[in-house]
Amino acid sequence: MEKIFALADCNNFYASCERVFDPSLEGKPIVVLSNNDGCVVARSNEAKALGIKMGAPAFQHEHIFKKHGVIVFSSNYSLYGDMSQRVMATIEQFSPGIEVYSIDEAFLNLSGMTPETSIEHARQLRAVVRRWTGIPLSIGLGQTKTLAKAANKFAKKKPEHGGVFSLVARADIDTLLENLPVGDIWGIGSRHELFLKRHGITNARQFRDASDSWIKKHMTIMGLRTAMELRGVSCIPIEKAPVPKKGIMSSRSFGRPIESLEELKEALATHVSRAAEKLRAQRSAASVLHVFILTNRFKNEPQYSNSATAILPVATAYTPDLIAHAHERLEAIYKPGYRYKKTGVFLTEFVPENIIQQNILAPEYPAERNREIMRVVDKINARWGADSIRYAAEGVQNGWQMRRERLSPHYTTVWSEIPVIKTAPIEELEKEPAQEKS
DNA sequence: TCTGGGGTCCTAGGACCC
DNA sequence: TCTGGGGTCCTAGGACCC
Repeated sequence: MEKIFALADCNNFYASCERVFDPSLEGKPIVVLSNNDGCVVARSNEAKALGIKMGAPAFQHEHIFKKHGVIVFSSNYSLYGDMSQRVMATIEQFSPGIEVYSIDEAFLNLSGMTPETSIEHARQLRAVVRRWTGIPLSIGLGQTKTLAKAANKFAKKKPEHGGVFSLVARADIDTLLENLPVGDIWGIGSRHELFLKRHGITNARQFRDASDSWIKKHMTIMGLRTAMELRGVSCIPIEKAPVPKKGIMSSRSFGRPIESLEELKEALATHVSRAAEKLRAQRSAASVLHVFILTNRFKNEPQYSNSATAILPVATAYTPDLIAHAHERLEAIYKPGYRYKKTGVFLTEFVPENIIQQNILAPEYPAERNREIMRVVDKINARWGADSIRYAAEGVQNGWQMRRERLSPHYTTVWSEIPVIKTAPIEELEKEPAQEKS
């Protein structure tokens, strides 16, 4: 049976989410910024056309934003996360067994379809996602995941194909791959791109046709796998069930520099709490915890960064214990007199929550009781919203919170911010049709 | 004033064991 | 003169992805 993979990718996802709920943004340049309003992480096509680059620091581009009337948003992750779920649920309904690869991408398994029916399926899927969620998709098809990724690039580059492009069973595959820059191949990053160009390999066809031993020697078996996939040999399967994580990180830059140990402890406790919640969601307990702090490397001022590791006596997902260990480690590395930019925690060395090895040095550890408490806390927060209850160690003032000065409403996740459909007598509506949102 | 926040996998080399 | 060899585990660093 012929394998066919599809990659469905939301166009300019964050920018598109903002547009769904404010159609007046249609046709205008939009950018969405990273946490702390730092870098540009999403751009509408109009913003791309202005030459605004992915990852560009926002403060360096204020003049371009102003000059061209670019509409700027802080990232609204609860909105994007919710919209992502709607898109993925819609795709899953028509193509069961998808792999949700990122917040805005999914791999589909269309094996068994003919090249023609798979294209038709993709077209219909694209239309229904647009109709049900308002989000535009591009879909690429190929005999491997890497080829589906490449096809997706063509779907975006060649709008005349209506957002769907297939590399399956094509006579002109060589020419197409010649037109794909080597750095655009999934799995070839900037370092290998430079290396390959130095050796005269500039496009996907040349890379596909390079010798196995040469690729393996310089790019390990990962590079060879990518080349095989370009040749149509599927090496990377669809992962239907999410693979449990081996490490969980939570960290964030502060909205302003932080000097006091007290505030660092609050911020760190908040990260521990978030990480522990994710840990429990995948039914794991952690046996190792890393803590780190650092100053702002972009500033011309005294720099300090350090990290410390706690080996936990008993693997746990109990937030108060994890906070205590994290605080103890933080106190060991904290030095006064520095302006800190960021702190965070990394949990690792997981075991399943229900087979935790007891430690003879900590025989009284009330594992079952602690798990019960966490279950209740997680349930309350799931029912009544994140942070409905939290630990006092996380602080109340939170002066270190990130900046989000250009946040759009939580259109889909907060009752008071749901868009309102305005009604009025028909004569009034006819008087000023253009201004009102509906 | 202002530069994100997560993750994965592979390899080389050293420590250590018998 | 002759100075083993195979295996495992760990860590640091580098590459990649979104």
